[in-house]
Amino acid sequence: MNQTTTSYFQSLPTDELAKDLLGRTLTYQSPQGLVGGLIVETESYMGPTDFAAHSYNNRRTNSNEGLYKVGGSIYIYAQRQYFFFDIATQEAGNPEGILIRAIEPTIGLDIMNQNRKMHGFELTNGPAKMMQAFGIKDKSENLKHLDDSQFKIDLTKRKIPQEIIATPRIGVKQQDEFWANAPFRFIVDGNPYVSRIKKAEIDLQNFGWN
DNA sequence: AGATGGATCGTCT
DNA sequence: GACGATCCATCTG
Repeated sequence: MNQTTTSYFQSLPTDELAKDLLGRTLTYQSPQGLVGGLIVETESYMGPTDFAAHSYNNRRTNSNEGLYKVGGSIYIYAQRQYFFFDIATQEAGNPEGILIRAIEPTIGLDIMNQNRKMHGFELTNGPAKMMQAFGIKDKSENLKHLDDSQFKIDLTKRKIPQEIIATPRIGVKQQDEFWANAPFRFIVDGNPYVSRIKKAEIDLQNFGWN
């Protein structure tokens, strides 16, 4: 494993990392070919104190083991018939992580369109939609480190968002006042691939980039 | 454009 | 046996 990836995913608080990932390129080397795009939406999950986190209260099971691994490790989980892609952050044993919720597709569009029923801005504008587009049908990449995986994030370059907006996370139970409303979802403002974005808020000129 | 409900299955109680 | 860090078709306005 490559130390630079690991140290990057420990170099900042997890919410700061979630912001820093916006504009970076995520790729997946699928059997069908290379697919990927620019990260436009992330959510940070802040560990044992975070009511919304799978690792809340240090909950640890076979399925969420990925969160406990060193920063840069992959945590894939299944919910309903769908798969979700997380990256563990911080040191091993500290179960914080980032959910990648949406990308602006830039690589392997034809492959992703084959894998998805919906097209256009619906191609990758949600966490499970992205995984469908990638053609993920199992958890074989779960628990791997990014550097030893078919998934990669290019940390050498970044497209700079015009503006990053922080909002409450999507789909978390309104159990705890603070954690349910804490602004730990980060989006590239105006990008059409952001999930649940209103049509009127889309920036068709620049897609929210500088 | 926004709200509602069914689908569907791995995972935990 | 019940529940989601969801998706999508199908309403309504």
